[in-house]
Amino acid sequence: MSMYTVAQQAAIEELDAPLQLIACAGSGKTQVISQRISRILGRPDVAPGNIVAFTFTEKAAAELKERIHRIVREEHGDVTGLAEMYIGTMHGYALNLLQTYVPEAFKYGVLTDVTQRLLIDRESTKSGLTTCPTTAPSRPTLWRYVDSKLYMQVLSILQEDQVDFDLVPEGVSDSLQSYVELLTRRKYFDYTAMIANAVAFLESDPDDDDLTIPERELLRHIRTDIKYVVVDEYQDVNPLQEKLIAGLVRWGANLCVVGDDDQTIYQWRGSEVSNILTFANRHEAVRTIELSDNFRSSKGIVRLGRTIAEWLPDAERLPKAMEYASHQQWALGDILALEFQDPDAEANWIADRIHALRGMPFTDTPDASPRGLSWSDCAVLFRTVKDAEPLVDELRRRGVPYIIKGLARLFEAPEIQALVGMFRFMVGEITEADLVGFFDTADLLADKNLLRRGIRILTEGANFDRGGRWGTYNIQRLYLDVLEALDVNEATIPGAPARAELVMYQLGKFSQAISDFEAIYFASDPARKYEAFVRFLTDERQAPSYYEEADDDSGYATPDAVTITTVHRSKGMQWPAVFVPCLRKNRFPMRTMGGINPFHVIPVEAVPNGARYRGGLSEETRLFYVAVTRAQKYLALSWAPIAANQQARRQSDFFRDISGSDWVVTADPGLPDRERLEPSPKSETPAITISFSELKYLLECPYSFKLRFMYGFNPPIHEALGYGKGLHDALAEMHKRALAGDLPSKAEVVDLVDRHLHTPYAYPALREQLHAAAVKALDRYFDEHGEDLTRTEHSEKQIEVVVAPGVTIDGRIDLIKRLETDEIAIVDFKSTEDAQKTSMTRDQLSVYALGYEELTGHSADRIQVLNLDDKGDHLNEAVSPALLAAIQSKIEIVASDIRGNHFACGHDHSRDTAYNDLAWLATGAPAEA
DNA sequence: GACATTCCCTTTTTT
DNA sequence: AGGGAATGTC
Repeated sequence: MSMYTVAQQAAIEELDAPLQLIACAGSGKTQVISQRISRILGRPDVAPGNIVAFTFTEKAAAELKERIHRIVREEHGDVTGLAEMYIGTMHGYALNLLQTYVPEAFKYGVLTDVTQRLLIDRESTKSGLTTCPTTAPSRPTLWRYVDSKLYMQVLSILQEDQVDFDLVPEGVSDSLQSYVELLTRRKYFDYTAMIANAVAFLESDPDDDDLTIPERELLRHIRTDIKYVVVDEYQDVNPLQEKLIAGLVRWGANLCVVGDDDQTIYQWRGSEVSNILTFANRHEAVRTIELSDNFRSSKGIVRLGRTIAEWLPDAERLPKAMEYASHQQWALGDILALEFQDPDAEANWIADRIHALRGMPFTDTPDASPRGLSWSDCAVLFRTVKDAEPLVDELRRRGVPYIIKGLARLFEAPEIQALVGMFRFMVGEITEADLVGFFDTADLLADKNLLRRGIRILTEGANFDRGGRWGTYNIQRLYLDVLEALDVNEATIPGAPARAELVMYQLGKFSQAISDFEAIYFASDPARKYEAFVRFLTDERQAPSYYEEADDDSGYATPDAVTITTVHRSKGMQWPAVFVPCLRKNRFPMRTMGGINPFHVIPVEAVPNGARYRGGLSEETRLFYVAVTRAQKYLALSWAPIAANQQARRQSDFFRDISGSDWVVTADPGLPDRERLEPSPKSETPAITISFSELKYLLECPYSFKLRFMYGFNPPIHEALGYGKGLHDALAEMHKRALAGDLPSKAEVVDLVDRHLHTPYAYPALREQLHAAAVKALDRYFDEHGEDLTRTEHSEKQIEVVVAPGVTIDGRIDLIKRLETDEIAIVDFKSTEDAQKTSMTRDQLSVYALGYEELTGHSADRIQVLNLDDKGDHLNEAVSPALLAAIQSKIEIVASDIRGNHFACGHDHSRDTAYNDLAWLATGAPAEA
């Protein structure tokens, strides 16, 4: 059992007062939160469903979940029902809440950054973009394409901050209103809308007579079920998110917030430090506990970090003093502040140092034996990763493995340029000879003569007068057809297997870019659609600035490679050795930017503390604090002038100030001459969550899983998309109402379909046809199973199966009902008319059975697949221990294959063309080992 | 020292 | 692109 400090123990035991944990870097807060939650679970009358824990990223959620599982398993010996506890992002929670209590919410699609931007530009007037006035001299209103990113920022400030709308120009409010109307009309949630809608419900008055039944039900749920709320990274909460939290605890649920005001680095997207600074004033009888012991870093690092934090004005931070509590020894020469002649010399030294650190003995925990440091123990943190070029060149030259995070330069790759060239050729922007040239450079083809076949397809595709519905001018379809004609797949790509794999990532990401574009532009006039697509691909502000360089870091395993990333992305992580180069003036601290900004649209006075969005010295100081405190032992801060750049010739003030510290040395004494061990990377396996749809591919053909979820290939959009989902959502509402005692009747079928069926890509005739088919299917369901509605036990039941340490499977069971035979059946619906959803397999259903058992502690009796079509086949099987054991071991194998990046597939893909759009690509699967 | 001209341009999560 | 910083000019 691990030992806790007095402060940690106090935090773990404080379950009743509003609790504020000030957790400095490396203070073991995840462990403390997990332990505290385990303790809450041990209380009488507390069920897992009473607890809600928020993190900022899915990754952090997966880690927290894993930690809690481990502790609960150790302490209570049983994790039954843990899936009922919400651990995840606020966005996920809000969406869940809406989907559970507002039936129509199911049909809403979620816009990502890219698709939101595409929508705003495509509907540039209706989105309010080009009607939005500005005070910038250069623009009376915002411009299409040029300012859409800025407009997105404006929209999020208007909706997520405490804006005084009396001070906002009318034209701006009108723009916001048209945008919101556009989203509703097109049935989309953007990231703001999810939370804003949930907040609107949470803030409603329970005594309001106008509330609908679901709204009442939602408030009742919050009031009676939510008893403990935990918010991690509280310093990064923005005003709207703070409202969500307030809404959850308004009836007295216990609130625990955990954060470090010194690590507020996302204020430019709305994080409001005052949330944490004034927490104690805003809640009654707050208990504040400072977790100031740093278990991560050596004394030198801790002291240096503290010095940096103390540069901040007192008024901007909570008083605290980080103390070193680690077993990590500091030695003179561990922390360096070095100046170099030029960036190449700097890069060269970093590469040397990384080499020299290899095999250096290092002890991860007090009781562990030393191991030799390896590549993955080193990280290079940049203020902007665009500065990494000299280092990347150097590492590549030396053959040092590295992964870069945060560099959007996928479109610079010659392979991608060749793909972009195909579409530029189609719209007549380049000639056939140009295209041939691009393909020559890209080296994608095993047989260059095949390019002619590809060009023929492109030429035919570019005939936009060939008739047919607009939907048939499908970009994704064309792309996959061309790859097939060119005979491009993993088996045929020239070069070593590692190169083929990387190229597959690029081809997959391009497929993702097509999906993003086509999600918004599917039904546009073909000629204009292809032109808009080319603009999307070639405009530096659009696709080229969104898609990151392809790499093989899937998130399922940690490769033994040097990490190159931004300080922002390094938050929450640690490495034995950290490098922070490029400490130049104007770069770190970053100079504030000129040009048009959100405050040319929204008056600064209208936004409380609006200045934070623009950033300043304090923000940069906090960022520097984060960078330094990532290091466990070795830290090298450095800079070099760039002669050619006027503004990059001087050192950063940060560098100058740090150089004077007693813990720092300004000349490299070299590493101590100690005996090196065999380098052995820390085998840290990230916690992963596999969704149910992903699992299907893993079980059937691991290589198709890799194609879809790792490389990123997407099948073409089908015009009937949304049919299966609409049916499913209508059924979900029926069952939920049945559970609430509000039995739906057959007379409501048309109404149900009207409300749930959303087929955004269907042409009018198809839409009618799908509508009729849905009505027929529901009618049939009423005829055949209407009686069963009263025997509904659960609808849309969230399940979660931990199949191996750190591997969780997530899913929702359509229906759990009690049969006439009094058995419990797990039911999944199926419709053969549904273009997207392929049949639910027996294996998948067995996983549901596992999940049901983990959730309730009881075994289900049957698994059923219920076909909604008249001539459909059904599946109806008994659940046996043998069935469960079989699936359990099957999943364990699959999970270990993911970890080992082993996605082979033996079956013959050349035969499944008829239903698998990616069949051709799958024929390139490496053979089973 | 005061003013004019030239140079340069970020960070990113959320189903 | 507009504004801050560096450099140029008197």
